[in-house]
Amino acid sequence: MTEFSKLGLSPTTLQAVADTGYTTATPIQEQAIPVALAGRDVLGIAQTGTGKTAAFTLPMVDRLGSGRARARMPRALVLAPTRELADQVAESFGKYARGTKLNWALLIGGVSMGEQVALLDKGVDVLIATPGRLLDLFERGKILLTGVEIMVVDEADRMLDMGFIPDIERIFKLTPPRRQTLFFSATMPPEITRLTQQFLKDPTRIEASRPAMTADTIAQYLVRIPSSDPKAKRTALRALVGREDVKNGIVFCNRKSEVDVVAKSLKQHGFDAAPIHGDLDQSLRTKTLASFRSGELKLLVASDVAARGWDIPDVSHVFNYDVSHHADDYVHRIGRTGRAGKKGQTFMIVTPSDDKSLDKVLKLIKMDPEELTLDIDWSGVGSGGSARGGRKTPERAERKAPERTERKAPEQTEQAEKPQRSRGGRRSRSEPAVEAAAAPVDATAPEPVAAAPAEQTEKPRRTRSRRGSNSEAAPVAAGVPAVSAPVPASAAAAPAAAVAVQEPQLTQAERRGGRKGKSDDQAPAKGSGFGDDVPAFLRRPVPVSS
DNA sequence: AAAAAAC
Repeated sequence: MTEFSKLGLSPTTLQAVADTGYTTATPIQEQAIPVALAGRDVLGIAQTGTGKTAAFTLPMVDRLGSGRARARMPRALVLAPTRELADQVAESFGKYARGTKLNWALLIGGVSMGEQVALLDKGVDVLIATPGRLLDLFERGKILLTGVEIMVVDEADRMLDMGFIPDIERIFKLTPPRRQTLFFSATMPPEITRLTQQFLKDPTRIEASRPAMTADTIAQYLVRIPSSDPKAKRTALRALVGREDVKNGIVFCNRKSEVDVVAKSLKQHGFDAAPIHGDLDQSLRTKTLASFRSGELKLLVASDVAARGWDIPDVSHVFNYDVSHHADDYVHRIGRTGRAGKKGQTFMIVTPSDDKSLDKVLKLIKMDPEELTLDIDWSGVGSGGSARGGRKTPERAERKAPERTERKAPEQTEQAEKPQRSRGGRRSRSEPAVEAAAAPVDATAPEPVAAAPAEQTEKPRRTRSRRGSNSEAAPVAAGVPAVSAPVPASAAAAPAAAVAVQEPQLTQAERRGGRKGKSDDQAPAKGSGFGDDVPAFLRRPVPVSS
């Protein structure tokens, strides 16, 4: 346990840390901050939840000191793979740069360029960006990167997955070679190693496993259903969500189209749910995420845009509507819960056609999640290979609730179906699964769910042919800490406490009001070109350097 | 099998 005060940070920065209420540094902060303060390069092998963001933000704030950026000449650059992650870094930066004259800008796609350009013209010390928008602005002559003193690459392996490596390489080459580089990746596939060898100078390598990924904090359950029919899956999902005492949960789907359909279906059945994925308008994405974070929205139905990195400290449930095709995505998905010392429940709906993906997941997590049985009458549903699923786990067959033979009239079932409350009490592994919902759910009933996309604004798909393939992604087992993987001694010593230090949370009012310290939802929206839909992070006032 | 990221 190391206090922040022992890491060499300046009094101003320490005060900002103290204001967030935290005193103890996480293992990665403890190791990275002194190295970064000394001006040396850092190669951090770490995931979200380890305190990574503060590990690079604090020394960056400290080293940049007071702001003196010239127009279009940023002094520091932070690159993140998704817009929400970039926004999260910006929030963190806003907290820690409090009390300095540093200013910053968030450069992401999906929002108007005008305000970003105006900020750049005034002179910005720190750019926090997604690669696409940054290069776009660069090509328009709005940014010069020759003054960059510190460059941060966050979630590099995810950038690889997303085909950003050529962009990252290009950005590296646009910055001066004497810059300091802080580079973070959860895994180290060969392509990432090559990149670090090319662009980092004698880096100090720091590793920190995900501290909270243990069976103690994340309970995993598996629900087998006999059909792969989407209607049957939605029925199972509703029964599952209904039986749990869900404070707030994320429902993961593999496809964006499925996200829309599932969200709409849940809404129609009385659940408080909203979709989020990359084809939705950015202002809606921002609004939806903010409302989920604040606790207004209960169920977030998401693509894997939400699987990694987002720091939502208090997610009680994760539902995998689809089994991830890539096992490491599963680990990231369930990692959205069980954070900051809280407990999380995770469920995975498995159909007969998911065998292959499930095998990969089970192999990676090195455990057998307990199987739950939903009280659903599947008779009349196409078997879809149920026999295969049954044969696979014969010893569990007797735990299934007896099949109901009586069937309700379809319309009656649909009307009557409402979210069921949990009966409380977690089953132990040795106990048979209890009957789930009070009322049986008829899987064969027609469902009033239109297959049409939800009413949200859909953006046309972008096509980017110049992107590389994903084929070079790391083998899943390479560096992704499995749930059961041993945790280094330093992390194991204080798992929950260490996590809590990471990225202290702003209250909703603070987030909205930024440094003004009070809510100003309406005021700054005027004349911004966003109507009333100004994303929260655009409302945050940017401190102007003297 | 997908998702994500610029106009």
